[in-house]
This record gives sequence, structure tokens and C-alpha cells, in this order.
Amino acid sequence: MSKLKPAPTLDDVARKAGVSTATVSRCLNTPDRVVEATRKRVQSAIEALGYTPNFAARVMAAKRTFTIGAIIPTMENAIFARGLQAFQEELHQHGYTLLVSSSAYKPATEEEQIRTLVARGADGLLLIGHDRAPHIYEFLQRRDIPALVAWSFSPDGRLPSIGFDNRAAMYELAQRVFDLGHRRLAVISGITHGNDRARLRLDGVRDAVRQRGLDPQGLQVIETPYEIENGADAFARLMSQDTPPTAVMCGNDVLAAGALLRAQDMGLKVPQDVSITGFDDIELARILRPALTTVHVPHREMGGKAAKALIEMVEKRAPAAGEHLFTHIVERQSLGPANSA
Amino acid sequence: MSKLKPAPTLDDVARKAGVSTATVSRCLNTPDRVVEATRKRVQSAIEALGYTPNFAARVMAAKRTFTIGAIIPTMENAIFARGLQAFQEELHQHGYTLLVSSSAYKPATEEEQIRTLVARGADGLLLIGHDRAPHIYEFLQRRDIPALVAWSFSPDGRLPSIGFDNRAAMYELAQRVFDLGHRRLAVISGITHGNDRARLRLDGVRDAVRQRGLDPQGLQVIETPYEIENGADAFARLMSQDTPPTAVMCGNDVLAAGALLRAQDMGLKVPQDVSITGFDDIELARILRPALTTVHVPHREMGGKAAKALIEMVEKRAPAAGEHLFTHIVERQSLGPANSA
DNA sequence: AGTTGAAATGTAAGCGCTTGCATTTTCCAT
DNA sequence: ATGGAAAATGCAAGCGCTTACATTTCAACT
Repeated sequence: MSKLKPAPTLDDVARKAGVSTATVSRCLNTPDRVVEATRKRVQSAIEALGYTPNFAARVMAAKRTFTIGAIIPTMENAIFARGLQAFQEELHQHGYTLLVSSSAYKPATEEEQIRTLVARGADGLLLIGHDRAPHIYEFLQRRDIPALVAWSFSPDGRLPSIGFDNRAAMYELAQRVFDLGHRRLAVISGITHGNDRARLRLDGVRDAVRQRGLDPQGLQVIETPYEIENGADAFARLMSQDTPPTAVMCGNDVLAAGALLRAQDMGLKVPQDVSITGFDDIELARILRPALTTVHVPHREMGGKAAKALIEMVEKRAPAAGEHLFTHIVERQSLGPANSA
Repeated sequence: MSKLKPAPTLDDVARKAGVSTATVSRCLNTPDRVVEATRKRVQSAIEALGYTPNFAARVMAAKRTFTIGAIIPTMENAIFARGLQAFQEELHQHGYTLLVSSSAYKPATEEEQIRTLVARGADGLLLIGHDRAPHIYEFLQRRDIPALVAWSFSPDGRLPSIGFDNRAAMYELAQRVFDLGHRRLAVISGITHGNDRARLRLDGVRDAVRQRGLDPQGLQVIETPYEIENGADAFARLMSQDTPPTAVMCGNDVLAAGALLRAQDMGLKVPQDVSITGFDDIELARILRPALTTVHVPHREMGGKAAKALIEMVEKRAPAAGEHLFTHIVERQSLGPANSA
């Protein structure tokens, strides 16, 4: 155990600059309330000492952290990357820092992360989707922590949300698939338990099936975690049946990428032999061949607006109005007319 | 501005349980130093009040945060995901929390993040690669913050490192490429400025070129940020020349994925018309067709060992020994013999 | 019952900052 | 010059916890 080298404190700076700690503090927080000469003196003392304010102390005294926490289901693929990037840029603009953690799609982990972030004094929280245990909402409310949901819009969630209508978006895409003559569809869905986005997307397809007067029971569905390889495996299972589907709708682009690549492996031509669709419109969707027909989500817009709304909630301490963002279908090559065969 | 709802404090719990704050604190931190009956009473008071310790206050008093910070170049692709996952799992095992932030491959941003993390009291820091301004190392040293480098091993870096030899790994792969008869190679490298991994990988290829008695000047190199699309564009540029290379070695799998997909687009057969190699062995490498020949990096092992080493540095306050991990070539289909054409 | 040492608990001093309020300085208008 | 308001600065009280040290309790001996 070597001797500790205590970091310089406000006191050290104050002494060195020959002023009071209050003045140093003001130099840092409200520089216009300090006269230029003093400010300069303090500034050089700070530099000479290599002083950095102690975050914990500042938080204790000011009861504000200027920190926003976000808990996303995964960092392992690009689904949330772009939106989160925009979120954090907007936050940065306003002087806030973002703390991200990932729940690995596990409700229990998400809860733990929420508590950790709150204990760390996050001024506000960004959560993905509406599905979570009621006691979490109660905890947030009791603690009076502003929280906002993104990636899923619902006018009557327990929390305001900024996102899109997963169900309607997928419904629309399914209609398009039907319009192209497909009748035997299958869905490779993400795990729906505790994930309203996955569930609503699946519901969207079912809505379309019903709307066409088809039997919803006839719709084959495989639920699997959002990983390329799982998409590939699910696709293989689907296609190795006697009467395979002519179109496979995937819960997101990652799953669809897996399906696409496996199709190639199996010698299946997309979209001639089978059509594949995705959801999210991540970078990969554009680069794959055939390029993926998918639902475009306004990631950057969503992230930016979520940041603004959350900051508003934090600073005004008033509930924000949610916002319904719109998605649209991006038609590329992976979806084609049903093979008459 | 609604009225504030102050979170319950240790004091509240103590009063409710009829004990002193010290006892409550001990219940939380050293439960075996409190008799069972008291502990239970305190426990129920905690639950009744919904008490969560205030992190900032705890940090101030204990001068420990049990937090480790990690700054990675990007979260936008999977390169660091697996290693970081293992890192954080190991940390969690030992009661530490991980704070991640991304520098977007910008040295200035990295520096800012380092300062932020230090100000927030990170007990230790995980950094990627050795390339950074000397004053950053001085800052860390002055503050006596344990820090460790990963993803790049160097016995004489300013910080101990746990990683592999990027140069040797790429050298070995280049040798394999030469062995297959290739003579016209090109490299699609990541941006080397401020990125020793990218630089060393490139150096590795150059070493092999020189070792074969070829002119290093003849080696075409395109530097571009690590994004699928950039890999694709660079590949297109390389292949649209009069005498295109017969093998394109990419600085990582993301770039290689772009190259591969673009090759498909251009009607080029891989590896018959052109060979492509990657580096990192991320999930995508296995799933692409042709599957990518690449350098396997022991991500999980590296993450786990880095966590152990860093915790050791933090708790013993002694410099850790670095560790040289080994990579190996994974031969899949994207690399084949040189076309005699 | 009386001692006594260990175990359990309590007391109170900070940790490094912000900020309301008190005090001093500055700078005009007179 | 000088009174006085405004600007600049200083003083000191916390913020919610941990922990060294002091005190009390308890059980096991004589």
C-alpha cells in the first residue's frame, strides 16, 4: 500500500489563489459573477495544481448530477447505437453526461440497473419499451425520478414515450407482403416476454393475417433472441419443412440478416425462392445482398427528441408530452412477389 | 416546480429502527458485525422506507466507488462487445460496477472521458491501446489512478497491458497469404493516427512484404474509418484499377465484411477472383459467405483477465504484470490461392 | 454475585463541495 | 470628497454517508 496522493481540493486552489472556496466554486459554476482578475488568478491556480472538481462532493452539495441514465437491452448489435448516439449528442449540448448500461434483455437486470443509476443520482432515465413490472414504475414515482420511454410509442403507458407504433408498422409491412401475393408467411420474432416491441411487431403481422381473413393459427412463429446466428437457425428450421413459407418476416434486421445469409447457404434465391423482411433499417440492411426490405425507424430523430424531452422533464419537473414518430417501409430487394410454384 | 420528495436517508432508517446511523451503515457494509435481531429490525426499516444508499455520500465518506471505467473507441460495432461483456461480468463478480463510454476514435474525446471518469471517482480505468498523449499518462500517474491497457500487448508501454501482438498476428496472416501465391496485395486499414492496433496491423503486413524481398512501396494501402460501408468503398476503389490486387487484407472484420459484400455486388467471386481477410473474428465473420478468414482474438479471455488484473491493481495498489495473449488464424473460405490469371 | 474481555452499539468528525446570507469593495452620482 | 447601491467576495452550514474511538452490553468465568 503506497501512500495516497490526495487529489487537490477546492481548498487547495483557494489557498493558492488567495481567495475563498466560495469564489473558486463560483469561478467554476457562474464565472460571470467573478471579476476577471480574480478569475484569471483562480484559473492559473487550478491549472498549476491540476485540479478537477470532485464529482461526488459536487453532487452532494448541489443535489444535481447533470447525469442521465439509459438502460438499453443490448450493446451487442447496432440496433440502439444510432439512436443512443443522437441521444447522447443532444445531452452533451445541454451539459449532461450519459451513463449507459445494458440489461441483456433481462427484466431482473434492468431493474438492478435502474436502482444503480438512481442511487448514483441520475437526474433522469431513458428506458426502452413499456413492458416492466409495476413496482418499478412505483419506485420511480416514489423517488420522483423523471423517466421516459423510447423505441415504442404508446399514448397510455405509465411513462410518456417517444417512439413509433411497432404494431402498425409491422402491420403495414405485412400488408405489403400479402399484396405481393404471399399467403404462406412465417415470422422469426424476438423473444416477446418482457419486450413490447417484439410482441407488438408480431401482433402487427397477426392483425394483417386476420384482416385478410386467414387463420392466425396458420402463421408459423419462431421466437428467438436477437442474434444473427439465431436468425439463421430459425430460418433453416422454417425452410426445411414440407411446405415452407414463401415469405419470412423477421422481428428485426439482425434476425433478417441471419436468415438471408442462411438462405444463401441453403442455395435459396432471395426473393425468387423466398422473401425476407427486417425491421429497424440498420446499416447492415443496406449493405447485404439482396439488400433488405425493412421498416425504417427514425433513430436519430428519436434519440434527439428523447433527450430534449427528458431534459425538459428534469429541469421543469413536469411530465413531458410523448411523441408519436413515423416509420416507413424501405423497399429493397429481399422482398418480391410470391413464387407461383 | 413540484415539491421535492427527498429520498429517505440513513438517518431516517436509523430513527425508524431505533438504532444509530453507524449501526445501519454496518448492517449494509459489514453485516456480520451486527447482531441478528438488530439486523432484522434495520432490514425491515429499510424495506418499509424503500431506502437506497446515496452513492455520492457513500463515495465521499469511503473514498471508494467500486466503479471501474472503460473507454472504448466505439460501441457502434461488435468489435469490443464480447471482450467488454466478459470484463464486466468478472467485475460484477467482485462487486464492481462498470462505467463505459466511447471516444468515437477521437483522442480529444478520449481525454475528456478519462477526466470525467476520474472526476467521478473511478477506482481504475481500462483503456484500449497504447497510443495517447504523454500528458494523459502523467495525469493518471499524478492522480495515482490504476489503469490498464487492453487489446494491444506491449511489454514496455507506459501502462501494463493485457492483449495480443497485433503486428505479429497480422504478419503471420500476411505470410499465409504470400504462401498461397499472392504477390499483389492491398490493405484496407483503419485510421492509424492515434490507433496503435491499426498501425501495428499495417506494420505487420509491411514486415511480411519486406521479409519476402518485395518493395514495401508497392503495397497499396487505404486508410478509412471502421465502418462496413467504408470497407465496401475502399474495396471498390482498389478493384477498379488496371491491375487490381489478388488479395485484400483488411484491418478488421467490419472492413472485411464491407469488402466482401461489395465484391459480391461487383460480380467478383471470393476467393477465386480475389481473396479477402479480416481481423478480430467477430460473429459476422463466421456468418458471412464466403466465411471470413481472419485472426481470432481471445476476446473473453482478454476481458476476464483484464478485469482481474485491474481489480488487483486497485486493491493492492501495485502495478500489475501485463499478459501476452495469443491469437491464431482461422482459415475459412475468403482466402484462397492466388489466381494464376 | 463480581470480574472481565469481547462483542455490539453509539458518538461525532470529517469527506469536498455549493449557496444563502453577511461583509467588503467598487464605482457613480452628487 | 462622499453617500449609497451594486458588484464582488467571504463565511459557514450543511449534503448523507463511513469509521475511529468511546461506551455499553453480555456471557463466561471465578
